[in-house]
Amino acid sequence: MSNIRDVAKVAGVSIATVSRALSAPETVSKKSLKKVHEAIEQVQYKPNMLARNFRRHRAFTIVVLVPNMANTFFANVVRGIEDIMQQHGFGVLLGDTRDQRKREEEYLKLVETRQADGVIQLRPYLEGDSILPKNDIIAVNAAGCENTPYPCVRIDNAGAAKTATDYLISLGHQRIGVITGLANNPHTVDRLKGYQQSLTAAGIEFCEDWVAEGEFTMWSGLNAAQHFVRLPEDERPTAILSMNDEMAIGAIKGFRTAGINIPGDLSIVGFDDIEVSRYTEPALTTIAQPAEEIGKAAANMLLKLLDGNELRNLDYVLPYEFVVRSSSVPKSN
Amino acid sequence: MSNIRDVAKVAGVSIATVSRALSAPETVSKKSLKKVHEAIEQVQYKPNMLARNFRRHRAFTIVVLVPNMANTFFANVVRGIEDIMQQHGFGVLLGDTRDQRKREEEYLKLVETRQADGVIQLRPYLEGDSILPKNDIIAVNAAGCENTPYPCVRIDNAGAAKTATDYLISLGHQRIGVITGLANNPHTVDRLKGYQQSLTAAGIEFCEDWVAEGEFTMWSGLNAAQHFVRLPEDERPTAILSMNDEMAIGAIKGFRTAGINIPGDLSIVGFDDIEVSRYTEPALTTIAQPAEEIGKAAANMLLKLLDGNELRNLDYVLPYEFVVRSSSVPKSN
DNA sequence: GTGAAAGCGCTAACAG
DNA sequence: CTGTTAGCGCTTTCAC
Repeated sequence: MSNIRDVAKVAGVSIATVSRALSAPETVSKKSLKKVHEAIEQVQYKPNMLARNFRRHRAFTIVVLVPNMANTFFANVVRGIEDIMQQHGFGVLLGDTRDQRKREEEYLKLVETRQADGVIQLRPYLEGDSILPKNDIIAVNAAGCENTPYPCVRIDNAGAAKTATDYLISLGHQRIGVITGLANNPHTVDRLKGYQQSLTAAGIEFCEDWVAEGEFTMWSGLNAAQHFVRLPEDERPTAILSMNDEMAIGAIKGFRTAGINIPGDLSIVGFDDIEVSRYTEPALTTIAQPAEEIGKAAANMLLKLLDGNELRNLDYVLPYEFVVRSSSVPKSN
Repeated sequence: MSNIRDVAKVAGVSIATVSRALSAPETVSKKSLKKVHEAIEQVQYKPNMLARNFRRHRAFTIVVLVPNMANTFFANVVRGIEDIMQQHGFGVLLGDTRDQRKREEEYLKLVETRQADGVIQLRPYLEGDSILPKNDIIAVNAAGCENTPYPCVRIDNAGAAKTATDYLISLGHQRIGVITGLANNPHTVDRLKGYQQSLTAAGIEFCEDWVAEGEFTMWSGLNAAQHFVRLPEDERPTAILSMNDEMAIGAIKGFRTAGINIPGDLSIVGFDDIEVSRYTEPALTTIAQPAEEIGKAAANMLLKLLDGNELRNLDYVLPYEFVVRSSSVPKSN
């Protein structure tokens, strides 16, 4: 394995010139540049990034903390992050935390020990249960919630949930159920707020029985459906807002298994607009989050921070879109 | 930011002792060890991994090349990889190549420039269109195909496709269609082989019209369905093998839109067993690949290679499972 | 069991 | 525009 010294020797220049030829070619004469490139070719030189990064005190790597990479929405956010980072010469270390705090801490150590320059967190901030923000750690939150105490890019979760609920009400539904994530999850909190605002605005009284707690998985959506199935038919919601598409998909399965027709007997609206939601039967009405854009914006924010710049906006809110498909219909009779 | 020298000074020992206390504690006296740990605490020392890795000529990082992270199957393989790597103190750099050769090359440079020690490739090997194997690059292929010229962990794709087709034949189906990936994709080739073996064994003549080319996306599955819909009804397959679940899901949508009832009019079998396949309507009969296990096995192989060990088995074949659900039924009348 | 010292391969003043 | 030189923070001989 050849090094910068070998190149310098063959090219007949100093190692400084070789170094400059690579990282600041404009400061080197055409002639030297040519010699250096020929020498590089000849000795098959590949710069040792381990050495370069060490010397520069930068890893040119970030780590992304994601609760579950198998979740399509998260995967798409990560793709956006990676795309931007790649363009800027940064690597992205994957930190699939599987919702375990210990793993989050483990991955954060990469930043503390300089293996990574910064971190993008995909888990929403929760007071008392967050490893971020932290001193000396440059971080941004992606797809998070209101009132995140460090730079954050997100959508208006409450507003989106209100939009979806308003729509169901406009369809004539009065008994509107909701499938949430875990009760203390900030996404649950924000979206529940929007749901309740909508109910209040329409003069509908909130009912505990209309809330089924899930955990953002298909499986938990199916369980949530069973909760509603158990209610007497005249108290059962005629429409349901699910706080993500996975749970909506699970719920549809659960309702159908119980002989409840979707959307004939019950309308359902999801959240996220993952790809498969266009293909389910019925196709899912849902809130479309711009997953990749969220990732890209978060990456750009982090890059600015890493360059030592101040951020103009610490809470960057991207627009969502409400997509009507066939899982929601006017209340029958 | 404190360094090893600060620790040594406070502890009253040499920097060599501090270094040893951290990487080979058994060679240091209890007394020194205690002093060192107290000093570390006092000056808040975090070892600089950039320096350590540079000095050790190892990045303790690998890169994983994945065609598309938004594909649930790939995501699960990556999760398996990451889990093992994490346990062994290695980071995993994400290389979502989006099926672009240029991006593959870009990411491979990380290995050549020592930012990563090795690579796991999730795209199957294709002669004449592969950046691997490559001299001086330690690599293993995960979820690949037969005859991969470097270490590989996979399932028996041909066997699995044959199993699925045999099953459809046993259900009385004679006209059996297949939705493939791109024609030159090795997975397409291997699985098509199994499909044809099954047909031959049953004395059914292969028919060109029964093959629709997709590209492993839901969208392309939907298009493939339209190809079959265009065939005269008495020549149309009564059962279809889709080379992955995504295309099967797209195809179901396509058939249903055309008024074809699944599984009443047409049985369909998928491949991979991604999570959502349990929740579709009808639930998908499919070949279950042990995605995480494949990832873990590939990671363990790479780790062995990185430690300079020889591999006992260069083609590690894991078992698949055939999962019967409701998308496949006996041929009607 | 411990310390002194020599670098790993590169970058970045600094002087010319 | 170019070369000399002093390290970055750590590991690892080699003596003692």
